Amino acid sequence: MSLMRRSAVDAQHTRDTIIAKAAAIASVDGLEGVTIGRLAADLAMSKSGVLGHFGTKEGLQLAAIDRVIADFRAKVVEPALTRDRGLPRLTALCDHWFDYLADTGLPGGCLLTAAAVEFDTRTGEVHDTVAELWNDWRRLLRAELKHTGLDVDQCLFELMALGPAVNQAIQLHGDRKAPERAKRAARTVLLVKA
Amino acid sequence: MSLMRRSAVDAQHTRDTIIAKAAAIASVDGLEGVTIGRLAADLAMSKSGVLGHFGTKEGLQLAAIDRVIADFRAKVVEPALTRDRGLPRLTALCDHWFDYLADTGLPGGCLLTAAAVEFDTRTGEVHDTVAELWNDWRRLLRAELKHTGLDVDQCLFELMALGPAVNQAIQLHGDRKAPERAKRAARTVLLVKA
DNA sequence: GTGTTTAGCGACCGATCGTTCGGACTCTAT
DNA sequence: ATAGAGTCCGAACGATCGGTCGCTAAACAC
Repeated sequence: MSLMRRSAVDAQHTRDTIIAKAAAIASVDGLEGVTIGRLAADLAMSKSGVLGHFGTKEGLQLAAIDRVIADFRAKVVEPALTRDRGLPRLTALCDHWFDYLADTGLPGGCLLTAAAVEFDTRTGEVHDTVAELWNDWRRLLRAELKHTGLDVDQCLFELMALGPAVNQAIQLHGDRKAPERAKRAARTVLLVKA
Repeated sequence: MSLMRRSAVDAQHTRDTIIAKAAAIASVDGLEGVTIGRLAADLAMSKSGVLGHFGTKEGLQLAAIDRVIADFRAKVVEPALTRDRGLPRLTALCDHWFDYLADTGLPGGCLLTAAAVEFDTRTGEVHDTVAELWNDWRRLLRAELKHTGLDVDQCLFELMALGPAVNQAIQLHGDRKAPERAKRAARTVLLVKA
């Protein structure tokens, strides 16, 4: 049974467009800087037309985050799952991570990295979603590190450090070589310390 | 000549109180989340009474940042300048940095680390001030690294990575051992790679 | 055809935003 | 005592915030 009448395709497309624009704005001005009025103006829509798809601003923020998380998984996590567990998968995860940070498709860099800082000490569903994403990422790296014989906690900390570092080096300092430096650092962590 | 009439001490004290509260709010909700109305309510003042000390909201933000930067310099940079140039000073700078991140005196963690992400892709005086602060910090580390014979750019990247990592580990993941891990990582970067 | 469902609009809501202004008040210098 | 400087308040400004409501128009089922 098709529950959607009036051009379900159009509505989904509109929703996708709103989410894409919201993510783009959020990458520059933060998730709290995403405003219904500004979004409506940019998309030549009415405020109610925008908000109708999400109910509340928080719903819109969550939709934008979910979209970016799916993109992150598709570009970073899934390609690496074809590699053997342990060091091969770890290096693949890190390499894809750093490449993603250098080309997120959003004008303000990585939204997930920014959201981690923006919502780290707040409460609510947005914080919970962001915290869960990063805990998942940590669990993923930790599980692979256990196959290496390395100091799991120490290596996990050092690998987790490289992502934010790449983001800051690119966004704040304009260092386009950051991904290469991070890849080299990751190899030092994973190999030299064995 | 004392330019201030009516209780210069009182006015300065009021200004200090406002800045302290603004920094505390900003550490949790971001510098853009600092609101004149909320500030006035928290301090039992009028909005105009608050804003009168700074002229504009941006002036207030800059005053809060300047305060925190001065605190950072006093707690992190200056104590390390007594150490010999090169490795001794570098390890001291990093150790004080990581300890500072674990105890900033603000409820939401390190405001400078958060501001770097919040304003990295924006324009204006706040961005400029934050970018300058971090460029100064990079220049400081770089100057010391030149005395070590290490790969300056690579080591600089790896050391710069550890600060944001400590902040995220503490604020988002509640890892109170993060400063110790960062100190260990810094020693690996500075010694093993020689 | 008729009826139902729904995307999106336009008008509006109370609250809050940053900012301005005039005045009340307090202190200091003369 | 008087004048000036400066702190702070209270009221108000236009703009914008997130959100609600009733409506129209279009697509569907029948």
